[in-house]
Amino acid sequence: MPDVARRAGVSVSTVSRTLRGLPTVSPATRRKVEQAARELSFSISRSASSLVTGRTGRVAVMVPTLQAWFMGAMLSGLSSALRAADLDLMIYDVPSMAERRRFFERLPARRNADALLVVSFDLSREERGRLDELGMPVVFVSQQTEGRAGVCVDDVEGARRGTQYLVNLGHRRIAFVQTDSGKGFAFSAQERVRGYRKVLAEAGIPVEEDLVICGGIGQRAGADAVARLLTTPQLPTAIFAESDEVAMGVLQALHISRIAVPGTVSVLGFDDHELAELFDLSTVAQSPVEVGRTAGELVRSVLCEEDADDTRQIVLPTRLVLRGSTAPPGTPGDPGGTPDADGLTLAAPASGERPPS
Amino acid sequence: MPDVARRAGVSVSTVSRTLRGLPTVSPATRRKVEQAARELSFSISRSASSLVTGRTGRVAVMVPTLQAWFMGAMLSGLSSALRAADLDLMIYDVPSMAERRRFFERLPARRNADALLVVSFDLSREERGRLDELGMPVVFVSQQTEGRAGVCVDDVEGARRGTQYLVNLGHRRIAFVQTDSGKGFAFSAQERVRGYRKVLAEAGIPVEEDLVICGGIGQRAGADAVARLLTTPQLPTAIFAESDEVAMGVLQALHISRIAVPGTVSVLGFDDHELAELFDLSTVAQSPVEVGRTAGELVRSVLCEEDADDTRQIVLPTRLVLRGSTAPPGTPGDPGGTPDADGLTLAAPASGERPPS
DNA sequence: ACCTAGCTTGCAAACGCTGTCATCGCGGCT
DNA sequence: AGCCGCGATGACAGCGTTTGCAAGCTAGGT
Repeated sequence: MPDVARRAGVSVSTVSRTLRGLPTVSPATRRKVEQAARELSFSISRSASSLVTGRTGRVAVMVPTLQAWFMGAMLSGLSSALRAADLDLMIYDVPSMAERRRFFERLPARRNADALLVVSFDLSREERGRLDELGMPVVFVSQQTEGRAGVCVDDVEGARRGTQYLVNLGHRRIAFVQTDSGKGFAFSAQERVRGYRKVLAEAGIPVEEDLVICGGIGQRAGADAVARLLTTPQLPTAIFAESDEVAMGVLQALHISRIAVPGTVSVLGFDDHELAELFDLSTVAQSPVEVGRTAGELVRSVLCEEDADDTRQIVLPTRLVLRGSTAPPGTPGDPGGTPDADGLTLAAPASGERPPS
Repeated sequence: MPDVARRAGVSVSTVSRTLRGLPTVSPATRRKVEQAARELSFSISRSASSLVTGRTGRVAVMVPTLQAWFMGAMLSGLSSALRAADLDLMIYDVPSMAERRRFFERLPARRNADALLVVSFDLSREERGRLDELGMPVVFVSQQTEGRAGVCVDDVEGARRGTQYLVNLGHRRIAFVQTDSGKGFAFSAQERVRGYRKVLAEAGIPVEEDLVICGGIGQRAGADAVARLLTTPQLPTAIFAESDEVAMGVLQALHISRIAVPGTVSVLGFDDHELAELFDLSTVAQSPVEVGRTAGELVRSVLCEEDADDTRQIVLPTRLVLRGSTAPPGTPGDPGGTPDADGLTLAAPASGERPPS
């Protein structure tokens, strides 16, 4: 910065003011400084400025994994919102319990970011306590926490609608398949079962616990669940999978056993994964990109607007996407006219359906 | 830090030394300081220390998208390697050309990270020049650049082996399907066509340019390509897709037209996407997690070992994964015994096949 | 001609840490 | 006893910014 000042023939203060866009710089000076900065391709040291301002210009996000469709899309939306606010994005990937302990013990984000986003963790009381001691704004994503700022999808309502849809189609024996996400992760799965149970209760359908299946991860959970269902006296007429990934596993397993979808069993997913269309899978759609974008904007408002409400909870809606994997129970053959009862009818893509990213 | 010093009854220098684990601190003092730090739950300001040491403890990575299977897995491996080296990860998502210009103009990573990883960009001469001016180590991922440190997968060799495999099965008319990744992205696609062309040349098979198809993005590219192929006088007997995602689009389109896979057309993918197994798709496997991990270690060595070779190029191998979507041309029905010729036979998952993450 | 207000600019003191140098005490050597 | 060396500690000068304060300049009013 002294170099730029020398080259522009002004003081460092003026350079600083110019570069930060303060209004107290004359147009002529501004031009000189900007040109000098460009010629030296100067870029400011955030370390130095944060030392004095106390703000780092960085936002940290803690995620349980990076290898998931949801995370990629969410981070994409988040990064775009943060970029607009001129904030950098730092990622703390905390894939295991050991890493997690380490994270909460050392709190590495402590003075290295202006805010922390916590995504899809089901935190213990102690962990939440540590975050409070952190002394920086924390925003929760994909998990609702009383009185804390957060953004999430309305999982309960989504699961409700999905279940209600199946009930309205005439289904009475509806299985719900969850992944065994393990201790402390994927909070939203629990919300989704809740929505499922609510609708059944309202409709006066007793919840058969044999039909609420939990186990395995990803597609495997779906396949395993079908295996389990096939060992019970009576197959359900519909399977609601916690996520599209699980639903794909379900479809795969049903296909292997030559069980017609939706002829014998309807399958409903949750997410609207980019491949759901390929599987012609009906699903409850959410938009993780939107979740990320919203979280980014919430962070910005918490950081920049002093009067911001630090405990705002934003709940994003879901919408039901109807495809070919669901039908009233006992529907024979394929309503579409193609004699394909193997549950993997692949429809031509309906264009223009994706949310803008 | 002065607070800690006061509480421990020592000077700030001693606190600094203790906290950095320097050996010139007596055990007694060390204990006192550590306890004081714990009681105040003190954590050091990297801004301040980087200001004097010149090192930020951060690595920046520039990616063209976050919504891709490859990126998620690569970043996962990268973050794990960086965590081991006690380096933080910063992400610059540069999804559009406008963002890209902005990135190269401002070089925001400039003094805010110790090194920059550039992933899957096909840079212009000017852009490369800007990176040189950057004055920090740059490591290229998924793109080979003469004389620059980099990690990538052996795309040419992978495509070679894949093509050779198809040739060895007896195929002579082999289509290659690429995505229209646009200017400046996804360098590896070009390498893959190169491998394909090489093998055909060596085998004395003339490359029919009608069979090298480029257009669309993701699965769409695959679907569009099939549509195009179906309008030519003679269908190829095999389709080699640039990526599994494209291959899934290909499978979908073939399925719609009721063209048997591998009966009429064999389909080979590239990547070993987590869903490839579900589609029973033969594919040339790469391990993006490994790519990321290796890149992370390369960065660490460049940063920490003074004698490190800054221009090391690491090329990771691929391996062919055989599943049910490929067979010799004209293979009737389904060799597995199930009368399923629709190209979407879903095999039971072969367990224990994934590379460790 | 003088005063004042308002706009620009420069000076210098932080910010929290690291690293160099000096200091101190202590044991072993001559 | 005196000297040397070494391990442990403290004092202090930066590192590159921001920011409050003071100073300079210009223009407009009296």
